[in-house]
Amino acid sequence: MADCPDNGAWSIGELAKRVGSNVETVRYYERIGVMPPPARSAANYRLYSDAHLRRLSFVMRARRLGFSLEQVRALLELSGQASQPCAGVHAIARAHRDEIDRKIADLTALRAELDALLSHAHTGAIAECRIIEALSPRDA
Amino acid sequence: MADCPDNGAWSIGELAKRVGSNVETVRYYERIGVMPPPARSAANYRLYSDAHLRRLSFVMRARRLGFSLEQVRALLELSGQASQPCAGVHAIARAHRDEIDRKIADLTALRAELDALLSHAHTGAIAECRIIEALSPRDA
DNA sequence: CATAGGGCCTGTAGTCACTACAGGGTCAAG
DNA sequence: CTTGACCCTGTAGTGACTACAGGCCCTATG
Repeated sequence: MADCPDNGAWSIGELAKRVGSNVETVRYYERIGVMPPPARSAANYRLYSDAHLRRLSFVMRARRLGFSLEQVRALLELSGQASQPCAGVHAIARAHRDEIDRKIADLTALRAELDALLSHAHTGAIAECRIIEALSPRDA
Repeated sequence: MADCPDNGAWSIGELAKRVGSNVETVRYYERIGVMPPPARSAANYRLYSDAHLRRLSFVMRARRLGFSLEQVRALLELSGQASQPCAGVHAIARAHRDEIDRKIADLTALRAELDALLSHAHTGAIAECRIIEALSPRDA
């Protein structure tokens, strides 16, 4: 931070490349208020500062960890209140982890069902296909 | 099937309740061509037959197993060709299982990262919060 | 017989997190 | 001077629904 005072003035393309997003996403984040509108050049190009870079970087990391944009918004809000206790941040992260756990459990159960279906040979005709049978109503 | 000749005439609400979907979803499936348009009563109400019931039931089962509507469409197509070999059905199911495997792997990795974040105590202020730190850019 | 409630109809818009244009303006290199 | 890469706004599309708005129909009760 010492060697990067708030003096940058990157174009949207440079910014996007630096954080590994793409240009449309950055504009989208501005439109929905996740990113603040930057300064503009004489030709109406967006000019981003270090503060924008930091914020977008934060957003991208959180997104890669699977936080929803709603959660990201909350984390951004909380991260600005440096003197508040960080229990709220933990609560968001815990809720997210619990949801991931639920998804993993669901997918694991689905996988088991699919595996059972797939364990049968697949040499026959559709009329005897176990998968189609399994998907069809029991009494039809 | 012996005791259910194609004689039903259910309303959309009854149909939805029987298969555990809801009314809007059934209409949506008709709009996108996953369900064929049913007969209509004098008052223009949809009247569903046993064939509709069987088809919707098939769709719902496949959806609950996580097949996309595109995959469901393909399965329906294949399931109508009783004399064709069922290798295509297996291919769809295998592709779906492989995708589930990839999702489980991704989520498991995410979970581990979140767990690492959450393993720190959460008694401090935001300024020292490990989660915010971890999300923030390294050099800021 | 009137009316109140539920269910049904069409059509449109909203969700989430982008992505993909269309139709233009700007800028730097050759 | 032209070419091509970049940028702008605004809109529409994705998947799989869900949620109305504004209206019609049917049944049951007072």
